[in-house]
Amino acid sequence: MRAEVSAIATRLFAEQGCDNTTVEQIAAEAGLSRTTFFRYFGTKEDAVLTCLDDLGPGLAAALSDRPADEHPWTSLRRAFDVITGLNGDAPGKSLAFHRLVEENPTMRTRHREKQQGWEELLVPLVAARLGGDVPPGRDPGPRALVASAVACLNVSMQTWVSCDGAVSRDALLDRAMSVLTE
Amino acid sequence: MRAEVSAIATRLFAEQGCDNTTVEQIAAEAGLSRTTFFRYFGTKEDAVLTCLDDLGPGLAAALSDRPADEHPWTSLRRAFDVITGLNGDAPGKSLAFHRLVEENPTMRTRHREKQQGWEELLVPLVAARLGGDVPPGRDPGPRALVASAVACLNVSMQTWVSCDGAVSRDALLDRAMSVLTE
DNA sequence: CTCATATTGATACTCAGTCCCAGTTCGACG
DNA sequence: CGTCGAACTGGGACTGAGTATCAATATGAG
Repeated sequence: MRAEVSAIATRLFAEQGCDNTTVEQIAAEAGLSRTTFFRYFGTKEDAVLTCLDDLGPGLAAALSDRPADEHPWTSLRRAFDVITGLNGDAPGKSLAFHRLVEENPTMRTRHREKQQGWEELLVPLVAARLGGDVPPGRDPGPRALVASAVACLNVSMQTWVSCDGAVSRDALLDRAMSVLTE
Repeated sequence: MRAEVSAIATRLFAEQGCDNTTVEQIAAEAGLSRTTFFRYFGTKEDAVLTCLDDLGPGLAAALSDRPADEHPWTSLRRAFDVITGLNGDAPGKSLAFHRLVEENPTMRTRHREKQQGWEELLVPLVAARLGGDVPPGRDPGPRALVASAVACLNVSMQTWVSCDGAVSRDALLDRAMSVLTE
């Protein structure tokens, strides 16, 4: 149901652009009222970004599964396999999605806000590994690690889109994240 | 003139919160019409964020001044001295500003958008240093460096706000940026 | 069958941001 | 001194997102 509306919204956004698509239009095509639409999705963009909802916990789980003595940066890189592997069989789908997200300012903004939620989940895990002689919330370290990793992820996806998927997501993310540790 | 409106907007935002302040209200206090306000500032939040307008070129200049053989990460850290040193004599002013920015989602969003502009200026400079065997736009490396550095900067400022300025901006940024290279 | 609850939709509202048009100021030029 | 034009300003209307209220309808338990 949510998925159906999401699919319609994604199609319309791709066809006409996000800004030229009104909530009214999405609701009409999905056979529900504007009011009901906003009951399901907080904003217009959320309809498209719903597919990311489970990713935060997924990332946290993947990070927890990494060996505790691994360098956090490496663990984060491996946790991101969850993302680089999405639609591995049909990368065109992910490509279209990220094109949609990266090309529209509002969409990118909402996307980054969702990622803020990921950070909240990942930061405590990283903080636990770094060993906390500094009280949490006063040490920017863990959050800096996570935020930078997410930044690298976004840069990778951005590059992936702009080269039309010619280079693999994994290769781009490897490059992005390794340049920081050299 | 712009500065005057900006000061009024900043005061109102701080007093009542950004969301509870309308453009109408700012315009009224500043003695101009709603229409004219939007002629000066693209959005409500821009009125407050105008003070960042010169920072992009400032950062680029600071980065250019660093020795070419210095590690880009170090150069970026040093370029950020331009920012950590703002209002060095009256840090309370910067503290209030960042509190305003970090505590409101919309404001934070606009702030990050402005920083995107910085990135566009800094990425070419970093790319030039890294030596470009890979055609620009296909190598996520330079942008990953810059985006991560900016992420570290933001995390530092966020921490600075949440600890009420108890630790210096420079110390926090040093810590944030060094944790990536260990 | 009935009552309670949840879902829906219609309507109205606020506010941001855009657009167009008319009035004003002000300096250049005759 | 008068006038023309450009730049700035304000008024007002418009679109569209997001919120709140309320009535109508469906659903499910007893």
